[in-house]
Amino acid sequence: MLSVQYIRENVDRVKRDVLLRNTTAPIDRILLLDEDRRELLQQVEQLRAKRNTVSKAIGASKDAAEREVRITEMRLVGDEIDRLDARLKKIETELHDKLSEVPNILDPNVPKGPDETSNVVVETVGEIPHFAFTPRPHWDIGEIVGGLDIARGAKMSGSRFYTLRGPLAKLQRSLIQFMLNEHAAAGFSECYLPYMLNEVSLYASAQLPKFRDNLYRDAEEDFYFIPTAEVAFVNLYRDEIIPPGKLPMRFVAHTPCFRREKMSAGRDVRGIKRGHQFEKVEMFVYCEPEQGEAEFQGLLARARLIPELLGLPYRVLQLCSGDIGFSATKTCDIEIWAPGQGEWLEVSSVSNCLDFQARRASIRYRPSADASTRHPYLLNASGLALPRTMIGVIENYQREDGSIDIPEVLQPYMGMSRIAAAG
RNA sequence: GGAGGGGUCGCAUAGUGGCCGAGUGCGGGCGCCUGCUAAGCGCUUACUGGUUGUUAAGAUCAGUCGAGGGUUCGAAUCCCUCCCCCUCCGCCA
Repeated sequence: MLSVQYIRENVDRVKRDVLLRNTTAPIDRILLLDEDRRELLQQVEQLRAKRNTVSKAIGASKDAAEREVRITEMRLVGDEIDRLDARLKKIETELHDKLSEVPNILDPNVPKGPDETSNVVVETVGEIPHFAFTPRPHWDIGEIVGGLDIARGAKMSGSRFYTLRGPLAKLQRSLIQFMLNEHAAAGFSECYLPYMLNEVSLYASAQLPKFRDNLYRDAEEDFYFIPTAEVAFVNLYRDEIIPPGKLPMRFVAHTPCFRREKMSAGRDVRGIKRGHQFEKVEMFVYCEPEQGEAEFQGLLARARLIPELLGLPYRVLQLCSGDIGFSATKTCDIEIWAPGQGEWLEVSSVSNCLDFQARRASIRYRPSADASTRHPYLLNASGLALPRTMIGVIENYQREDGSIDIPEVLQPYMGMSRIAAAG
């Protein structure tokens, strides 16, 4: 979230960015509440100060009558404090709620536009392959090579579930290993993370309250299934002060992700493009504000490296103001080409969230031993989402008979160079 | 699931209603002393919010002893609820 001080001092910018995001936020209400809060706070604190000094005097006093008078007097003061405090608490609760509805400010270079149609293609890399035959979508190829079993996934769990078996299951595992190894070799520290987090954690990472509809949760206990590893990474250092000399910290993890996809009902229902459960390799960076832009570029370069090494045609998009996520100040997407479906598939989002998440999660760091604390910048990037990378490999490397060539970098992991059509 | 023990400043500990404006040790910072990788001495040491101040240094007030409520003129201390950690037993991969 933004600090109320920041909003107070930059009203015009905050309001403009909210408009550019094509959304709304109760800025005027926040300013009003802030003013009320400070006024009330002063009153309460003055009364408390009075009570503190008088109470101390009561303790020191030997005159019983004198004490009685003052105790009675302070009883009234106490009642007044309770009254004001109740009002103050109500205001603070609403202020906090309203503040958590305000999205991050936008990077000034973000292209303006109301929705995804205004996203800007920054760069397209690799040749879009031409096939001597009509390329098949991955679900057809999955059927030919065997191992992509959508019907049995649906039987077990309903729509948007599937099973992978045999070489296709191994292909996913190989891709995960390959990605983790690539990022770890570049100095990203590999993590194993909880897949279920408590409610406080989801508030801290701004999934709640706004995106409750997209989350699965345990009915009996305080557990939410992570929609992305980002949630866990943000909470890794929640309520902590990171000591000097630790930043930047760069992490990578493979986790499953769980999403209800209520907003996408009826979209992308074929194949494995959009499931309720999918695997993702995620990178995450904690850094000093001054390092933010360099880390962003670093993450983008790392994310691009994967389709590059896999030999998949891809493009880099800069998201426009209307399409950027709530917490991010700017975001670049990476999309790979899926010739069977004939569309670009988002496989990564690279975002700089500035100190927005850190403030909300109360994460601070100490630049040096005698310096006061600051909020670090938090950045995240998929590296990459597995099902769509699978689609990319399957559809780009398909042959006319439905078999799939294995990209060279994956062959050591797969122990084969081709997934043959089933007999 | 059962029984017991515990959560105090970066760490370790003291603290059973006012002398706690949270002590002490270690660690950290600054300085001093000392010809020598040592030791010693002095000062200092968190966070949040408000007011004031030039967007400064600072000053000042309030709050924070796991969290939230309660009792009281006054709570680290008493009461209630919850959370987390540890030990043993049971169950289990």
